[in-house]
Amino acid sequence: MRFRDHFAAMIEAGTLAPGTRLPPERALAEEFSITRVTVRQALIRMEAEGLIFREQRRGWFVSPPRVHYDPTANTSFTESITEQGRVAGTTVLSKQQVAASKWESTHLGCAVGDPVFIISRLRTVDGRPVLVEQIYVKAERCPGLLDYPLDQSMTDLMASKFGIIEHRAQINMRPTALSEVPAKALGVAVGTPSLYLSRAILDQFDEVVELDQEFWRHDAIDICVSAAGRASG
Amino acid sequence: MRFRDHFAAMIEAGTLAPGTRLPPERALAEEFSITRVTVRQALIRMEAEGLIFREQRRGWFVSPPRVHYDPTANTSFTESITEQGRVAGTTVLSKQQVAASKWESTHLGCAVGDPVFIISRLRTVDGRPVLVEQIYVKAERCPGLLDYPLDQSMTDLMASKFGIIEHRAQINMRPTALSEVPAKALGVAVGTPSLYLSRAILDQFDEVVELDQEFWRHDAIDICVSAAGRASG
DNA sequence: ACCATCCACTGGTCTATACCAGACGAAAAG
DNA sequence: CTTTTCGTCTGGTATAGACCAGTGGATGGT
Repeated sequence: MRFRDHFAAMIEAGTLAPGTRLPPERALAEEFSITRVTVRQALIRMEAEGLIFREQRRGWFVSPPRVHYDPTANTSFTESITEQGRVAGTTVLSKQQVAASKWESTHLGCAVGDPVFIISRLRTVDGRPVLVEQIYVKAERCPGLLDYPLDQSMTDLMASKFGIIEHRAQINMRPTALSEVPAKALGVAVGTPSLYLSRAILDQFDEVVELDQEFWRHDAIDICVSAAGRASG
Repeated sequence: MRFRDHFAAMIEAGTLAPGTRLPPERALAEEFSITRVTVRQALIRMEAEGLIFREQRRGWFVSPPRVHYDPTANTSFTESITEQGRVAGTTVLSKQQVAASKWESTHLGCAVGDPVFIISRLRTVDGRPVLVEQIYVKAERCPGLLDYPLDQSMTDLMASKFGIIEHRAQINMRPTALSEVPAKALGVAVGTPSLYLSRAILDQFDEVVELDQEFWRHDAIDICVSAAGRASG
């Protein structure tokens, strides 16, 4: 598809600056003498490649550079983004107390029905939403947690107010596609590719003290982790 | 889209076993009284979600479970897959010596034009290709490397034959889409979502001794890493 | 000056159809 | 029995058009 190649070349060559808005699909179709369906296939492919992104019914834009993120590091999201010369933002979408379902009880290591806090937050970089996260903690361990300011580092809060210190974390990641709820929060189309990242934080007794689920825009993240020596590979 | 929901429910409920072939797109279109274009959108969406996958012009199939993979761990690909009760396979696609380009020289820490070995391998799980990898090493450090059997653990080989021991690794990951070459090797359509994983292996002098680039099927992998305690998050 | 309303424009979904290209199996040739 | 040929079935790409549903700016009322 020459259309895709044309645009991909322009973007990679830096002719089009990040954030630039592309012409409407109908205009592109006419300009290149192809169907809108075809334009769409090409755009979606470039989206999958991370070159461009869309905002719901607003248009297509050239993607900004990915942010580096080390899920194993000792820096918070905000710190990490700031170090990269960009502006981080956090919004609390919801906070609630629920009775643990089967899923929550097994992942948090508590009984079904136990009180659990669920905090949902949206995080932005340079004003653009890049991930939604859902934080699960056992309510008993953090009384009154929801009354503290929740748009800051959860780990700092847990440590200073409840004496909960992270000892180890088990991190899982996999590419997936966004379902309705996180898609709406990120302001993208349902089914958009994304990266699912979960982090189970354990204390020194190997008890789960916090469970994070993060849904990242697939084009926003570049995960960097450092590993100590291996014996074989 | 009720079509997508119908199938997604069937697959998640386990009604359709992994590896099961779906009816042809045309048959599905007729059965659900929708267009083939629409069927295709739904199928591609389910593919993005990791529920199903396709083989070039052969049909659509229900995805097998993801394999767990720890890029920071002390186990090789084969060991790790075997532990999960599945069968790993490795095929050498190509091996060659080239003069380092700009890209290779900067990533390997050598001069442009220096001799570099490039080994390309395909790795399978239960017979299904899950990743293609490209291994770059400085030729001077591993004389005759290409004459050794290359379908086994590279790190073992490097250690036993050339005394090269991994001290640290820098790993990067990001979701992307497959370009023509790796797509062909994996037997999937160009533009299919994938996970790009690169691993720079450093020795005790922080010199790069090996550079791996892995292109994973996005629906085949579940990355698991373990992190030692953090101070904030 | 502010706010509510409206409407044009955007992408999102869908119908209907056509032809191309590779995979694969059956039939024909050696 | 093996090899080659060939046709059928698969997905892959494309055209042409229609309507729906939020966004956001212009418009007009207060």
